[in-house]
This record gives sequence, C-alpha cells and structure tokens, in this order.
Amino acid sequence: MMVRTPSCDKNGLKKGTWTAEEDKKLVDYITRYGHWNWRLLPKFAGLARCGKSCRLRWLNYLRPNLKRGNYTEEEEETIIKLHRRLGNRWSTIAARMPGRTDNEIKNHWHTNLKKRSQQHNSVATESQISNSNDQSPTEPTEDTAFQNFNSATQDCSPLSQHSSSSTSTECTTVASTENLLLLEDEFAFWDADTDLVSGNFWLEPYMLDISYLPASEPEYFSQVFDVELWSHDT
DNA sequence: AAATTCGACAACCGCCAGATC
DNA sequence: AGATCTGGCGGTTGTCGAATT
Repeated sequence: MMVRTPSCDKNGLKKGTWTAEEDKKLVDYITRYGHWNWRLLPKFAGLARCGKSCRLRWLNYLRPNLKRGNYTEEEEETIIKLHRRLGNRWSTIAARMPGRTDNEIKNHWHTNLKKRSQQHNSVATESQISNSNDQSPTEPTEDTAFQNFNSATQDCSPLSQHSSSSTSTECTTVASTENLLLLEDEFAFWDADTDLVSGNFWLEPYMLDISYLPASEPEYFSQVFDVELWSHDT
C-alpha cells in the first residue's frame, strides 16, 4: 500500500517498496532454510537487497501469525499502559503483544495513542493536583512503583536494552528489598499469559495464520508464497 | 473541482551491544 | 585485547489515500 520510490543504494542493492515477487523469494527461502545469516541470506535467496532490509521485511510483514491493523480497545489500553511503564521500549512492549511488531506498535502509538495518552495524563495531572494534599507520600502508586524498579535496575535489567557492564550482584545491591517486592507485584502480570508468548505462537514459526486476513488476502498470499496456508482453531 | 493538510504506515538510517575472529 | 561483524532497536522519513478547505 505505502509506495516508496524505488531506488538503489551505492552498492546497487534495491531499496524501497517490496514487490510480491521479492516477498515470495524471501518467504520461500526462509520457509525452507530459515534465517541463519541475514547478511548472506539475500544472496542465497536471489534478492538484490541488503540483509537488514530482508530482516525488517520478514519481521514486520511476512512473518507468520502477524496481525495487521484493527487494534482492539483492549490492545490499545495495553499499549498505553505498557508505554506509561516502559517508555519507548517498543520491542519490549511488542513482546507482550503476540502478533504485533514493534514497528507497528510504534506507528500506532505515534498516529493514534500518543494524543489519547497525553489527554489522559493531563486529566490525571489535574486530578493529582487537586488530590495532592490527601495522598500519603509514602504510599507508592502503580506507576511510582515501576519508576522505583526502573531506577533501581536501569543498568542491569533484562528489560533495558542499553545494559551497562554492571554485574548482577551490584544490581541486587542497588535494588532495595522494597523495590524488589514492588517489582514482583508489578510484573505478576508478566507471567499471567506466558503461554501466549512461549507456547504455540513461538513454537510454530512457519505456520501461517491467515485467520486475520480479509477474504481476499488468503488468495493473494497463497499465490505469492506458493505455500500451504491454514489457520488454526483455538 | 482543485489545492492543501492530515493520518497512516512501510521502510530506511544510525547507533549500540554482544559475539566472533 | 582490540577489531570486525551481526542482529536488534528506536527515531525518522517519504509517500500514499482520505479528509478538509
């Protein structure tokens, strides 16, 4: 749908929009051999693309079981909530939302949810100001608890992509017992539906789920990919 | 009806961390 | 130990169609 002007980089590699033919080559190759090396993959797959471009195309568009668009209220609330806690850690947020990519979530955030979140925040701030005299300063809210966790573990948390060289021992020292208890509470939900993350979804990497596609799209996919498509009943 | 603005999102870019040589 | 390679991430851009003026 989004069409970028086709162009080539200095190495003669193609840039811009992927064609159906390129998609087919990429899917065919990965379905058969997997993605063992993104840099070399395009050469073996017969694509005049850089590895990064192939990787991105696969992860954000061609990978099986991706949902596309049509965010539910629940999903949007989840994104807003997670963003409030995690900030712009899109990949971490995406990991909590099976079928959604970090890129898609990021886009949806910037085009839809940011405004909504800001509105929510301004309302929340107003009510906080009006209630500030009533609230005990020692009583952590859901969000402050998370901030405590973040500040205590920001250099060593697996959630932090920019981890430093701090050792786990140092991190344990920094994170107070209180914070760790809060952490347990905060991330209780993290395990609540791990089967979504660690279960069939990830164990069936090459099962193409087309249940989310409009009626016309399975035909396109089966033509383009020349692979057997099926949706699973859950 | 034409021009302009806006919303959507695929894709690129540069940076970083970890792995490997 | 240092250099290089690779994968991954978040920020940003570019282009389209839709909506508005």
